[in-house]
Amino acid sequence: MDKLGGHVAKKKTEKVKGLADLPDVDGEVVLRFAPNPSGPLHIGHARAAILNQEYRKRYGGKLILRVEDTDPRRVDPEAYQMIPEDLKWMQVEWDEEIIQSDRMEIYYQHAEELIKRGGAYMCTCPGNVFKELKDSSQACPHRDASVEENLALWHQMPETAEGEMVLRVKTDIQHKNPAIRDWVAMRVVEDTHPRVGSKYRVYPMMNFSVAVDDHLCGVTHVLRGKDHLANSEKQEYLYHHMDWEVPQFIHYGRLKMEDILLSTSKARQGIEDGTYSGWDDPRLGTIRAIAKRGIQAEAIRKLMMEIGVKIADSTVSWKKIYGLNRGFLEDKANRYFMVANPHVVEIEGIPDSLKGTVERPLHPDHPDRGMRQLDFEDMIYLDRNDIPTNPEQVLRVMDAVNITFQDGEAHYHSAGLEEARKAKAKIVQWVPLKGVVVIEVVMPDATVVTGYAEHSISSVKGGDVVQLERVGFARLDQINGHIPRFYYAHK
RNA sequence: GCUCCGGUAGUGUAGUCCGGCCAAUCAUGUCGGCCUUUCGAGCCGAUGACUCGGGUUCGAAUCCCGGCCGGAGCACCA
Repeated sequence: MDKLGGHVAKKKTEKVKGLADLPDVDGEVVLRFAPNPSGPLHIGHARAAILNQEYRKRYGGKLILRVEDTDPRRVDPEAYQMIPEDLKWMQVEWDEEIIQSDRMEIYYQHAEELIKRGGAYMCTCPGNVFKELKDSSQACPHRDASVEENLALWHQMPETAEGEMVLRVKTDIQHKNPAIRDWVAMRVVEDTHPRVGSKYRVYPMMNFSVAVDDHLCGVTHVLRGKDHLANSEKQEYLYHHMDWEVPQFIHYGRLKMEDILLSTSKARQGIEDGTYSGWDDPRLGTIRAIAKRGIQAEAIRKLMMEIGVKIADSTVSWKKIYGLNRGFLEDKANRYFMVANPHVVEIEGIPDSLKGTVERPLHPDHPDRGMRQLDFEDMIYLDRNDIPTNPEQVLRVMDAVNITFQDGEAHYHSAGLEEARKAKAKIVQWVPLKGVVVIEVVMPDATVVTGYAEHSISSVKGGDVVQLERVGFARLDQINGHIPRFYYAHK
């Protein structure tokens, strides 16, 4: 320890390296991840989900998964399954799960309580009329209605048509930000809800249900995007009306991804019109698309930890993700030979002693994983792009022989690695004719490359990521008939 | 237009609250070298930033004012 002692430098607040601490932690923290079930999760959701879980891990407490389906028009019934699947892939665990459409009675009770407290009023102004009043800081005539009048209208509301009346939370009609003034808490939606059918007509607005649930669930810290900045402020009025303690709101900036589609609605449209093959099309930014491409959950987690929670926007590049991912894949992925542009080559003059079985390790750093065998004979497949045009240029066929090309004819040059080194030979992978396996590799732009791979690639299991030597990392997705289909990750 | 917020190397971050230890951290990218029977990994090195202008101060990335640039919100969506 510090033998010199006496060094009592006054330190600023001790900081943990990496993710910043949560403000005002008093014992256990309660967090929630609250997606709208309009589709599967995408990389933007990953940030909220992972950060919430990391904080839960750091402080103890719990993480609640809350499905926010209070707009019947924005619910994709399949999302109720897709969301948990995506979370599981990310290794995000939650302690409780609630679905807002199960809690309609709770929202009704609190709405009524809010009316009784004089914190909200029933408003029958047409939307545009109210907007005009609001924009000029004028209260609408309904704002001063008595609790009894409001209650009467509230009870009548379920029988009214969409748009006839709403419940508004009183904020400050003079608030300098017009967006904050007297926001809507409840409205009528006539559409059938994919989950609860036509049982209800009156639905809470997000700001209302979120605040009620956050309070009821004892949420202490709310992590949300900065697009919710005004919503946080709106919700604070509700907390005050109800005499509830306001949780800590933490806002993070926008996450931009280079050349990838993050919008769920645009992705859905593209799927419907056939532009994309599905939610896991490699061009999409969904979790399932990323997973399919062999990006590891750990890489996404590390990325989100690095980005953290600051409110400034950040741009994530694929290079960044690939760099992180390579770190996890390097150790995991076994090596195989594949040529993308197969070209049969007959090598003249190979001494018989050099023909036969060639062995290469499945992983150069893990000899314990065993060896793959390749039959080396006169004829092999090389990638067309590797074949030199210059007759002086020596090519080393990995772990086999050195060759040269003259007028498209391959000739034996020498055997050893030393000669190859001396000749500054390019060392390339190859595939034996015997037992060749045709594979498909789906590229990030969704184009499909058909290539030939060595026969031992057929022992790779679905879901495993391999490294196609000199080509890059790829994940075996499934075996389509007899053709294994891989998804290319990156170099 | 109105309201609010932000701006540290190519990118992502630390530092900003509580000014000096910051000629500014780490990662990734890029470039170069070594090594390696992969264009992967590893090792070594290089590169490169406090948005601008004023002010306060002995001293400013850090505090104040203004400009510029960027973003979010302005719904009976979440």
